[in-house]
Order: sequence, then structure tokens, then C-alpha cells
Amino acid sequence: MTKTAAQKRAQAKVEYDAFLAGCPSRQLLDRISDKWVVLVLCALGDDGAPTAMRYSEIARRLAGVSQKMLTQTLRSLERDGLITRTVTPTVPVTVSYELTDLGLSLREMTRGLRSWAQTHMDEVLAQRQDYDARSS
Amino acid sequence: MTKTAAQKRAQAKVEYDAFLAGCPSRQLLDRISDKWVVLVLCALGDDGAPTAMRYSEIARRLAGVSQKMLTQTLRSLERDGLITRTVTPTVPVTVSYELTDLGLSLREMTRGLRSWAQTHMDEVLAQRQDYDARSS
DNA sequence: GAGAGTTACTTCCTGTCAGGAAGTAGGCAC
DNA sequence: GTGCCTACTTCCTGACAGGAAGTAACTCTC
Repeated sequence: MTKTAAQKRAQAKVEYDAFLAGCPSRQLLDRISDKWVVLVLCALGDDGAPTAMRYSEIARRLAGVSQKMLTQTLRSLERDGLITRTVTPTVPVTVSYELTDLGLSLREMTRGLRSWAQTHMDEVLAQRQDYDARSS
Repeated sequence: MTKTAAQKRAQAKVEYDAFLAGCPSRQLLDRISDKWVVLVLCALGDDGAPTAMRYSEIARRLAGVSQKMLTQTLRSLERDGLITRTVTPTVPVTVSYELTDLGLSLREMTRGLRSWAQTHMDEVLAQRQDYDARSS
């Protein structure tokens, strides 16, 4: 039995290769392997369920982020459909951000990165001391 | 039974929090959520087993990386004990890089990122079109 | 009703850093 | 001795991160 056109198209879809400079998936990988993206995704719904968070809450959680970078990061995440942005016209306007299902699936990855960093911190620190001692 | 000093120290270890700007684990997370780090780790032992690769092999695999960035990334990975660097004094000297066990454990994360990017590419692309259409 | 305060940004400026191009070492080949 | 090879290092320039300050729209205070 020969393949239908639809089957061929489905196969072609798999051919994204993040190693190729021009490939869209490479650009996507470049975008998501960004420190602020990783931190924002981890912060949103830090505790299991994907909780909606306000702009100022996220800013407080991610100590050291500039307002500009936070806005920029949130915008790109919204554009890529990873989070939703909801404006509530309260007294001073409040804006809340929430993970979409797509964002939720990526968060699983970034949470892995974060916990890796935290659990292997000691090993890395030890390795650095060895390295610095060796090269001195 | 009260805790010994060693047990208390072991507990204190767990208190790395990547959300705090000053925390070493935050700096580590910043370092590993870098596009070249992610790509290099994915490239090393692309196919299951952690294969040693030469400098020029990696450069070829990661289309678009400059020699400077590749050298810089490899050095930082070596310093953190994620890869080993081996110089073989052949005719023109050859240098090979190989994942350590620590690097191998991180590669599991970065491979997740890469495959996420490749499998969800279509969805993200669709979301972007929606977003751009909405804001025009 | 003028001034201060609130949130969620935007704009401007400056230092840092990524990336391209070109130079380096050290040995063989012709 | 001129050229070629790998694996870098150095130099330069444009882009971008991050800090500081400005903005809008409304409310509360005095």
C-alpha cells in the first residue's frame, strides 16, 4: 500500500531540525533557551497547578528582572501562545498572566532545568574549584 | 533523637533557590539556559551513547556558530565539569570533547527542550499568526 | 482641586557582549 | 619558503540587556 498525500505531509512535519541555522525550530529553541523565559515559566504556577499571576507578582518573584525585560519576555511568550494576558479594568488596571496548555508542556522542561541547577549545584561548584586549581 | 551538625548541613544544602538573584543556582541556571549550551549538549552524543566529538565536528553540526562562541561555550562546560577536553598530539593537533556523567544528566533536559521545540513548532507558528492577525 | 500614589508599562541612554573577520602556532607537504 | 591543516585568540563593530526616568488613567488625601 502506497502512502497518501496526507501521510507524506505528516511525515514532512517531523523534519524540523534544531541544528540547522535557518530552521524555524532552531529559532524557537533560541527563544526558549533564554534565562528569563525559563524563569518566568517556572514562576507561573510555581506550585503544581497553573495559577494566574499578576505582573507585579512575577516581578517580585523573579528578583533582579528589569521591568523592560519582564514585559518583553511576557510579550514573546504571549505571541507564541504559551501564556495568556488578561487585563482587568480595576482601580489601577491589573494584568494577569496564565499558562496555556502549550506553555504548561514547556514548563515541564524548564522546571527540569531549574531543579537540575538546584540539585547539581554542589557538584558543579566542586568541579569549578578543581578546574581553577588545575589551571593556576 | 536530635540532628547532628552534618545532618543540618545536608539540609541547608537543599536551600538553593534559583529565583533569588544572588543564589549560585540562579547563576548556574542563567548559564545553562543559553542557546549554545543547549545546542552543544544536544549535539554531543546525539545518538544515545555519549560519543566523543572533535571541535570541527561540533562546529559542522551546529550550523551558524562562530568559532569564538563555540570555544567559549566549550570552556564554560568544561569548567563546570559537564564535558571533558582531550588533546591528542596528532599531525595537526586534534581536540575531542565528551560528556561526563554530570553533563549526561543535563543533556536529558536539553534534549527535552530540543524535541519540544521540534514537536510543537507547528502550534507555535499557528499561534503567532493568530496573534499577528489580532494585533493588526 | 492640586498633589501624591497606584499599576503596568514605554522610552532613553549606556555599558556589555555576540558574532564576523582576520591573525596565530606548529608541524607537514611540495 | 609558500601553503595548508586544526584549533584556537584577538580585534572591532553593531545589537541588545539593564537601569533610570517618564507616561496614562484613575483614586484618595487634605
